Amino acid sequence: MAKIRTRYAPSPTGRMHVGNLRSALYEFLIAKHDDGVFMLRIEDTDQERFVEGATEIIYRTLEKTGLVHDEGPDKDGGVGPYVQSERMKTGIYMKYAKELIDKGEAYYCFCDKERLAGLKTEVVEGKEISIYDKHCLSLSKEEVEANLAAGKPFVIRQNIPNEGQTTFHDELYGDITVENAELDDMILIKSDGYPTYNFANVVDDHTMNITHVVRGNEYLSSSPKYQRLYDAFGWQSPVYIHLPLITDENHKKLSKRSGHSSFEDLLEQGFVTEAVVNYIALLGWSPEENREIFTLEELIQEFDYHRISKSPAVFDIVKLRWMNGEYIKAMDFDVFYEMAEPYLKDVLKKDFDLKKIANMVKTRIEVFPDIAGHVDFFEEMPEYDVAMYTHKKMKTNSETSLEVLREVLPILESQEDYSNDGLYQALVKYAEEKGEKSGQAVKIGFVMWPIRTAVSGKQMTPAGATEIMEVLGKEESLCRIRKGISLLEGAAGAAE
RNA sequence: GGCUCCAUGGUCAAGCGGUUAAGACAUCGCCCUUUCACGGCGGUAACACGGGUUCGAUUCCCGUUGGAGUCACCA
Repeated sequence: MAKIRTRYAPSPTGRMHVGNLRSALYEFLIAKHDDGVFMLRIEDTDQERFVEGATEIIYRTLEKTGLVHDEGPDKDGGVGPYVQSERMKTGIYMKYAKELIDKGEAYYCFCDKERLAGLKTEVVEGKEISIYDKHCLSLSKEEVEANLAAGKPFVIRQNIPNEGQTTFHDELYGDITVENAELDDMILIKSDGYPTYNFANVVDDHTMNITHVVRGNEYLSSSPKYQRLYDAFGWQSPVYIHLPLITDENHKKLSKRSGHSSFEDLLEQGFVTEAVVNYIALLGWSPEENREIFTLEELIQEFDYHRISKSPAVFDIVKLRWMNGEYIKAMDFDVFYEMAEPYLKDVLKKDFDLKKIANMVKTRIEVFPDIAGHVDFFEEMPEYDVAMYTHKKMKTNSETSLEVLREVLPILESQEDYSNDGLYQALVKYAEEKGEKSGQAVKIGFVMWPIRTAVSGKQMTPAGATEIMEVLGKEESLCRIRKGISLLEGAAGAAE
C-alpha cells in the first residue's frame, strides 16, 4: 500500500485560527503516523480576498508548531509550498476545464451578474439562495464560438444532471448521498481566468497524488460536486476525512470574521505553542490510552484517524489555560525565565532579583500575563485595609497583628541575615519564646500573617513573608512594617 | 426554508449489546501549607425524547426534538 500523502491547503486571507491549525495538525499527523508525505499548498485564487503577508503568517505558524511540509517546488534553496497562482501560469486549470467541456461535463456560461441576480429565489437569514438554470448549456457550438471570438466574458461551469444522485464515501461519516437536482452547476473557472477553489482543489489534489483529503466538515455538503468532478475525469477519488467543526462557546463555527482568536493571538495572550498544539489535538480526537499530555512526536506515534470524533467540539479556553499551566510547570527554569522576563520587567522597574521572583511565580500562573497580578506589590506597596489583618484560620485580628508587628520590629531591625532561611529561623524563635511566655503554643502563621500582610498589602502572594522580605531587602521590609504598625495604630485610635 | 451532518455531565471525552457509565477541565468540600497556588483525597453532575429489534439497549434501526454546517465568479 502506498504511503499516505496529505496536504494543508489554506487560503492566505489572514491569521490562522484554531480550526485552520487543527486541520493542518491532523493532516500532518495522519501523514506522519504512516511515515507519509505532508504538503503545503497555498490556495490564492481569490485575488479580492488576498491579504498581504498572510502567506508568511502561514509559513511562520507551521514552522513554529513544527508542522513542516516535506515536498514542494524548490524555493530559495528550500522546499517551497505549492502556490496555485503560480501553478495557474502553466495553464493547467484551463487545460483540465476544457477537457471537461469536451466531455460534456462542463460548459461555457456567458450570463452576466444582472441575469444571475434575477435567479435569486428566496432570502433566508440574509442569504440569497439561487440555483443556476443551465441557461448557457443550450448554447450551440457556433454561439459559443461567436461569443468567445467577440471577447465576451465567460465562466466555465460544471454540468450536473438534474436526475439521479451522487454518493461519496467519507472515512468517518460513511456514505453520503444527495440528489443531483440539489447540486448547483458550480463555476470551475471564473471570469478573471482563475479557477475556483472547488476546481483547483480537485485538479491539484489529483495531480499532486494526494491520497487522503482531510478538511473541515463545512465541505461535507459540497463534496458530492467534487466527487462528480473526479468521476467526470475518470480519476480515482481520494480517501475523504472530514473533520468535526471546532466551535465557540455558543456552538458556532470558529472563523476569522467573527473575531475568534488566531494562533498568534493566543501566543500574544501568553500561551505556549506546544500547549496549544497539544490542546487542539484533543479537540475532536482522543487517544486509545487515557492520557492528555503529548508532544508532537508522541502525537505522531499515537494518532489514529479512525478515532477522530464526528461531533463538533467547543473550544474551551479555560481548559487550554489549565494545560498551558501544566506546560509552564514542566518547563525548564531557564526556558521559563527567558519567556517570563519581559512580563516581569514590565511591572518590576526597581532592582529586584528577577530570577527569584520568577521562581516564585512559575507554579502559580497559567499564562504569562498572570505574572503581573502576582508580583506588582514588590514594585509598589498597594493601599490596603486593616481588615486584611484579620484571618480566621490564623486566628489573627488587628490587635494581635499590631502586637506581633511591634514585637517583631526590633528583631527585624537587628537582624543582619535577610535570607529567607535566616529570617524564618529568627521568626520561629520569636514565636517559640512568645509561646513559652504565654504558656500557649504560638503557631507560626499567627506571626507570619501580619508580617506578610504588612510587606505585601495583599490577601495572597506568590510566596511567604520571609521570602518576600528576602527579595524586598531589609530597608524596604522595615519601612513597610513600620507603615503597617502606624496603619494599625491609627485604626486602634479611631476605634477608641 | 431545502439539503447534509451531529446528539454521553457546564466543557473535552472513553464506551463500540450485559459496566457501580471511565478520565480530564470547571465547580464544591477536606487535607497539606508561612497567605494563595501547587499537590493529595473526596463530592455534585450525563446516556435528549418516543417507538421498535433483542433475553437484554447508552450502544443497532426508525421517528421526534434540539444543535450545527451549507446553499457565492469565498475558501
